[in-house]
Amino acid sequence: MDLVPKQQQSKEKQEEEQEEEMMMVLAEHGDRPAFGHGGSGGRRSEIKEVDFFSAACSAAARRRTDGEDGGCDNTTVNTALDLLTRAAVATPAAVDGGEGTASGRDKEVDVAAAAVEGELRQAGEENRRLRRMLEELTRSHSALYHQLIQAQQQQQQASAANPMLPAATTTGVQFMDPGRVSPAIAGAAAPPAFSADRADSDGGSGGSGGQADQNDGMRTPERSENADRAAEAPLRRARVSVRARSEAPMINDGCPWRKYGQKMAKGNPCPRSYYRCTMATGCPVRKQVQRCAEDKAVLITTYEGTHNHQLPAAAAAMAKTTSAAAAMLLSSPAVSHDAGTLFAGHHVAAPAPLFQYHHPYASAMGGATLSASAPFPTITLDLTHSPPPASSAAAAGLLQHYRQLSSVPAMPPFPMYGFPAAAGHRPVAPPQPSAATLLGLNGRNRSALETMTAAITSDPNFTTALAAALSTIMAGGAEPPALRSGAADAAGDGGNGSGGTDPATAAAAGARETALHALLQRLNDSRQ
DNA sequence: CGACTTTGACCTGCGC
DNA sequence: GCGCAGGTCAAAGTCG
Repeated sequence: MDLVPKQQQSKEKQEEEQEEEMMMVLAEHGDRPAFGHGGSGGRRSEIKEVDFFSAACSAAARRRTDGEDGGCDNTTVNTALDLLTRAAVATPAAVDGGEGTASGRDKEVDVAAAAVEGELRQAGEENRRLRRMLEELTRSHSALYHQLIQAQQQQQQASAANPMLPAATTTGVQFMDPGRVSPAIAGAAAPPAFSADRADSDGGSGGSGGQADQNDGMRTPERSENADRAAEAPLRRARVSVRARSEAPMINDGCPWRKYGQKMAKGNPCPRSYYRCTMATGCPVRKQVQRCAEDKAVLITTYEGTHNHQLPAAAAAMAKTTSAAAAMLLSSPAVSHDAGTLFAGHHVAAPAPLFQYHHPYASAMGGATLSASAPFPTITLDLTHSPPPASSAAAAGLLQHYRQLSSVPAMPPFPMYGFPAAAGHRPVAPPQPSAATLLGLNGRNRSALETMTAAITSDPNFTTALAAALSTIMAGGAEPPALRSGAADAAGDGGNGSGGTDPATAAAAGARETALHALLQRLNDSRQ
């Protein structure tokens, strides 16, 4: 066992403290019924919501607390990415609960401690592998991110030169706004109608009103806008649907919503409610909430559009998840015919081939499906399944997805390589860790993947948090290397670009780390 | 009284 | 062209 310098140990302690702070921040957001509901005493506070984020955090916190109180220190060993180093430090005494072994302790305890030590060593190795994977991932993301920025700059220049092109504004907007992804990224063939929500969210900037308004003098400007949007809708409007098991009438995603309608949908005895984001005037984001007809315990929340304002940390994570998913859908027509033919068996609209390609990953994050039948392409994140053991057929099927994935040539397996890619703008082949390398699809790693899959998908709260964290890494992180060994960095390293010390950014970084730490912990939990 | 929800009417797209 | 269904609007109602 290697000895770990004290510096590193204190750094790890710092890390843990910062994680706790981050959880408190997230829980604080989550504990409110909804953002901004406290104020003047409207009835908003009556809305009961499932709080993905606080639940995820509290679960993680609970695990941490258990580890401390219950004297089961081996759990704390696994909660950080520095698993290896922690494992290396762990002594049998520490494993026994940190109380120090009593002088008369049984040999059984020693045996058990040795066994745990062995497991820790194994976990350390796995952690090292995971870390390598994540480093590769973040490296690739960084490269891709820069390409995207370049493309956006090109687009901005182009739109400055030619006002007819949709503007690629970046003010106050999430990074991966599907409605704002420049056509260069989202697909060179994307028609101007691609900016469906853009006109609304930008306060109707530009000449969107000109064409349709003159059709009908009776229409109010708002109606005109709606009509315009409706006309454009079938072309390009992605939706992200989240299925979660909940008794509460609504999930808390960190945003304030105002209900603007309710409708009975055909084939479902439960009404569908329509909400609009009220955090900023003119925010185009809407969501629909409905209970599943088959299982009324399942709450289906469908998001549409992208926020045109800053979001609280908790909301940002969810928003980026949905935004990234939507971006996947919206950017996918750029996939070349070659890529499309890979999935010739799937008769789906243009977005589908790429998404089919991504599907296994989405599945790993809780189960995702794509609906291409609706006028709007919709991605569904299903968090309701409590998956059978990893050895089951379902898990095998999931793994089969991965294996097929790994056999597809010239198509890197990570969504981050694919979704912003466009014809002619496809990123240079990523720094080529093979699919098998990235996914660890051989030998013991494969079983690790199975375990990980089961662990990830067994907890909706965790799944959401992880999905949000990964999506943030993939789609939104202004600071690509989301996983850094020092949490002090995450707290604010005066980072480059858009606000490294921004609390929301720091909180998001914390959420990412927390989720990934939880992943590692779960990985180990499930191995025991 | 202001903020929010409810609910019927209206608009639009789509299939027959 | 007609009817249906989804989505949205806005007046009325409700609540603190």
